[in-house]
Amino acid sequence: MEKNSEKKIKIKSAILLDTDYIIKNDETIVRLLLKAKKTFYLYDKYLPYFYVDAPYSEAQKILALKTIQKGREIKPIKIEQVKKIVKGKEKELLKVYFKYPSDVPIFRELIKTYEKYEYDILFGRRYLIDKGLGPFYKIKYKREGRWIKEILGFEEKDTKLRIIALDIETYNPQGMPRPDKDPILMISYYFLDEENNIEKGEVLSYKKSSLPYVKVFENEKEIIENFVKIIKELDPEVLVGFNSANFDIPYIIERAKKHNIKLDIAKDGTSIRIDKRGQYQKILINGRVHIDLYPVLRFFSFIGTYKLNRYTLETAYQSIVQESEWKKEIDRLEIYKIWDEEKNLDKLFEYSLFDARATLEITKKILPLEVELSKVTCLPLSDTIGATSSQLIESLILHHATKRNEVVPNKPDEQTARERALNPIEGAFVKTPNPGIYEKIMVFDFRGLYPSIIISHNIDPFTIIAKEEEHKYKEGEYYVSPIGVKFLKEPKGIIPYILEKILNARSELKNMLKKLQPASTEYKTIWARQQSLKILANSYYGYLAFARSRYYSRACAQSITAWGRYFINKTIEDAQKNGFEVLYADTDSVFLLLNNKTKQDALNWMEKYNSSLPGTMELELEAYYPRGVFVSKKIEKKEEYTGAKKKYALLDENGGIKIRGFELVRRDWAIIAKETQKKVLEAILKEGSQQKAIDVVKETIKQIRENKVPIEKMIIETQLTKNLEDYEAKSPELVAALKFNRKTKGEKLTRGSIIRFVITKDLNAPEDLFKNCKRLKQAQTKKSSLTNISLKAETVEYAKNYDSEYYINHQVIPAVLRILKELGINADDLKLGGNQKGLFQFD
DNA sequence: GCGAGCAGCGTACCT
DNA sequence: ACAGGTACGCTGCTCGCG
Repeated sequence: MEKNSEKKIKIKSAILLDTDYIIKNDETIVRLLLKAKKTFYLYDKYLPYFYVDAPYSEAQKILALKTIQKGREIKPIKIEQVKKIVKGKEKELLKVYFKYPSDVPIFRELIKTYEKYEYDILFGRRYLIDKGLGPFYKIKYKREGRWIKEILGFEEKDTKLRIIALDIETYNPQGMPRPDKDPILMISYYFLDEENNIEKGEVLSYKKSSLPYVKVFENEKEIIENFVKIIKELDPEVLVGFNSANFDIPYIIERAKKHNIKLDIAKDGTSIRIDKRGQYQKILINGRVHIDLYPVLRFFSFIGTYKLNRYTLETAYQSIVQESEWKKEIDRLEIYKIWDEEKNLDKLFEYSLFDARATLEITKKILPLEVELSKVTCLPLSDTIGATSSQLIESLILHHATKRNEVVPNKPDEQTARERALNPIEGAFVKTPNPGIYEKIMVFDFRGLYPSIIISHNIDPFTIIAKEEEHKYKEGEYYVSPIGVKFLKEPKGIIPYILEKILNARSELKNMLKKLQPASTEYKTIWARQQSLKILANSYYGYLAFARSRYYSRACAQSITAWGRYFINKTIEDAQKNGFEVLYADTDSVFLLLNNKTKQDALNWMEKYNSSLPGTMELELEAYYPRGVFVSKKIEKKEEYTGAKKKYALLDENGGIKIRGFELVRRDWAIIAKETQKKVLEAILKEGSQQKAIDVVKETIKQIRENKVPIEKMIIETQLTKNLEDYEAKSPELVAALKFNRKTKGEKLTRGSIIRFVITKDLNAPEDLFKNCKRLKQAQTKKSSLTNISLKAETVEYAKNYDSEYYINHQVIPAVLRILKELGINADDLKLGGNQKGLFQFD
């Protein structure tokens, strides 16, 4: 920590990394973690408060309220009257101040008759918001004592963070390592300090190796002690691991406790804390940011930034770092044997270091996005990691609301949230396509349909004109949504206000990108920033319709989707009026068939049509596709067919195929079925050859029947979204998971696991397999068990064979028939010799 | 007693 | 714990038939 220097007043600039508070001499002091050349703390006195919607005459009464908690009297220290905007209207509120942040939630309970606001804003963030500060903002401070004096604006310079990636290996004779008994065998790390051009990795262990990067110590105690030493020396701002919040860090904590080692790797010498609230456990290390890549990747996958089929270090590394290289010669369950037998020890060291390096490589890719999200939302980096979309949005709104002198609405109570969730809002329109094979398809879409609807119509919970106030406004002063909700044109609501800022900033950034070299650091930073703005813009509609949102508004959400449906239908009609055949439409896109018209005709129509649209709304060309296929689906309860929505394949001008919805893009179908479906699509779209498609399928069926297809291609992947006891149905994945958990010595499958299983020939499910599944319907007749597919499911680890007939009749044939049916082919044509069909010709 | 049909569960996809 | 719209496999129940 910087020492006091009372005489000199220095001015420096620094970057704000995190914030919290301490209590010193009976005062609450905000503590800011900053990084200039070094990382250090600054302090500022600040008082916690919240608002009460009560007249000033009540101030004395409130001031006199008190309660005793742990022998301490909790009461306000002062009250001010302030003018704020509450739900769109100006109002006088009481601002009630306290000595300690922890007083706020306690005192809040004492006020029952009046509405209270902003009582649940974390104190560190409260400070940042009120000072108009965000992480990575430049702060000029005079070091008069240690107190902050002045805060400047946004720091545009790229901030280099020192990152350490960690991975541990543990002794595991029982399969799962037991932290109370099984020692850590090695701690691997990979460290990056871009500013000083350092990137290095080491393995700390206590068995000999000739490998240069293995540092050999006497025992486990020494490696943990040296691990602590290394962290202190390298002094990283970021500690990262894969599943480290649940495994590596808690394990190190346990083992350190055992050896009486002080794990003081925090910047201020405090110990590591584990926050168990929320879905994912969080690791808190004062002064450093811990990142567990696992939940981070889940989040990015959820919002669509990176799509992963599985969440393992290996798949993440391969798909995010885009390296196919992977050292995977170690079976995790065998680690203790390798350690004991000392045969392939070097391989184990190598494997462990590689894991640390892979973790670092993934971090290099995703950290810029987290950093930019943090800058953009003004949420400290440590809180941005693992934040949900709603938390990101809320942070941004809080900052802007405070600047606009608005008080933010409260979160709903449990009951309200439940009611909202039970009452969904009508969504988008999807047109049923006619199944078939088509040529010359033009696809247009609205970029950011919902954001542009929100901005163009000033949609906000507090621009809505209440029924009883309608007489106050003239026509032309408001927009009327298709469901009849009226939105004032002025003043601008906070939601459209922020959204417009986001979109403007993003288009500026995109212009900047055009002038930059894609390989440059600046490009990557700007790209990450525009990407984080995109993530935010796309989340606003969801936030308005989110049951636990502070700004939930049924009327707004319903109006947005109603306008969405209105505009897409208007587009369809206008295209038809202009002589185009509309094949398909989903939410914000339309698929036109050119037939006798040209591409230029379609572009001309688009331009003309765009001039009729309000505000920033604009239809854009997505792409032209020479050929495409749409398929049919069975109408419920009937032996009839209709076009299937959200399932199509389009051949682009470069020979690439864009596939949506087909089994091919789903992880819960066997690779053999997906592979064959892909070949069929290619034969039909690229070559126009029906015969080739049939031949491919027949050959595949033959191979499966002869057991020539490797079992790896029979794997079906799916996620367990519930605890195993909570399932109400006996699905294949449940059976496979239950069987696996009985047999394995390693990590059990639980909620959230992605399970990989095979349908085998063997019907060997123990009688009491389901004994813990209390919600399951137990009636299980002997007869049905003979045809029961689920009971034959086994995870990859224990599957010894596969049921050829199942894979032929339930996987390959349904997948390919989906497409071939459009050509008049049925299952028998594929299974039997069938009648020879000629080449499918296109004109 | 049996098989077809159907409802409900469950998952993953599309925008 | 940001939304709704959609397809579809599997289980197990119901019901009609004989």
